[in-house]
Amino acid sequence: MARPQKFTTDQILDAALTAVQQHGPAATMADVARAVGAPMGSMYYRFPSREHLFIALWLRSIRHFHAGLLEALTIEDPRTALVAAARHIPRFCRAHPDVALALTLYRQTRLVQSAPAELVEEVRTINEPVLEAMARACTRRFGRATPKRLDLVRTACQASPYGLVRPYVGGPVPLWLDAVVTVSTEAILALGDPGA
Amino acid sequence: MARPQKFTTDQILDAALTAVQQHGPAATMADVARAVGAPMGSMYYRFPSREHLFIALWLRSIRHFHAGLLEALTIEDPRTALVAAARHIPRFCRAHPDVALALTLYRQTRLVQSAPAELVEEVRTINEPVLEAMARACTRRFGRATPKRLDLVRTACQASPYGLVRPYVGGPVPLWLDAVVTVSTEAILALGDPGA
DNA sequence: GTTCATTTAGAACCTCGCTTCTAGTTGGGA
DNA sequence: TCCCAACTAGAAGCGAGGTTCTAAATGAAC
Repeated sequence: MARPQKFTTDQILDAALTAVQQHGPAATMADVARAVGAPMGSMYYRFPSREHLFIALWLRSIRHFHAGLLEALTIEDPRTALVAAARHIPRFCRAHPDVALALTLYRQTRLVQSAPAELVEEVRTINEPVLEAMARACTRRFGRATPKRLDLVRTACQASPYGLVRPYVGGPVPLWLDAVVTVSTEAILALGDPGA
Repeated sequence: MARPQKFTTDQILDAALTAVQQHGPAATMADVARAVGAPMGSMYYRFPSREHLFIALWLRSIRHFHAGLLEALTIEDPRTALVAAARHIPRFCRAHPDVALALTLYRQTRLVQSAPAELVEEVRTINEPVLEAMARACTRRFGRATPKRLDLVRTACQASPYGLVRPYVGGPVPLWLDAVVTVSTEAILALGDPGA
């Protein structure tokens, strides 16, 4: 009945990725339209505003990024799992520099307050699968997941590795960084051991 | 001969700091003018453009931040010095959350390419004192400062600690983070030891 | 007291980019 | 073949914010 769409939503988001790579976080709707080869107005049939489009890109990038993180956390041995999760971060940024750059478009804490109403819920809960998987690994590793230990695990496996690759995000991520991430994560996790 | 200025340049930059705290990196010239209590036009007698003003704020914030870093690096014992430099980062962010937030306004690598001509030189060389101090500490610690080891020292004493506090920048920085920074920095530095 | 460069002061202007509007196109169903 | 909803297409509108303009005020030097 309806005319088929010339561009899929994913194609538009891919174009947004390109636009961000070329023009940084200030990429315009016109940049996205040019990258996908469609006119400005067409964008607004899929996304009610620029903000919707770029938040959608951010959410898709987060989910892409989380996939490997969640897979690493399914590893049985909790030490191996947590270090694998940490190492996934530089590897992902190396393999998908454009997606990694899109991750820096927003920060969840700010976005929860400023996002359009219909996206707030998704923004608010985007991290939950990973947090739950980390909590499970934390329990297996330390016997019990106190709030303090959970903070430590998140710091060891997310904040630290991400902080280490951040200077390189968007460009080539050196290989020696993986060893740095590993020893840092292990050292931080050791702080949670009962005897520490 | 001339009428004395009602607002010092530092007062304007302080106001810009406030504006960034309140409105984020998209703070406008009007926000700054309101914060200092001056009209829009007056801003342009000190700074030829918005970009000049905000880059000046960034540069001043970096220098403020570097002061403590350089002081830590004067410590004789290189191990102590490097860890002290690392620990300075969360402490600074805790003591000066607004300045820390201003540090996130730009990244040097991008800025070197996009800054107005008359600021490029200062942007390009802003890190040199710290880099030199780190190179000296690196030499004292490892006997010789190979490029690889220098990268490692920068990663251990800058990238890692900064990455660890980044999620908290702008708000309260938890005290337990200092211990995390310490063990992470020590673990990364250990990778540079001859036997490692 | 007069002079005058400098700064304040705020309104006007102008550019840029998001958004909306109107027209034209497409292609499946009746 | 005709219809019509969904989409493409690009131009026009509109607002926000950076920048500029003009006038007035200030206070040190003479």
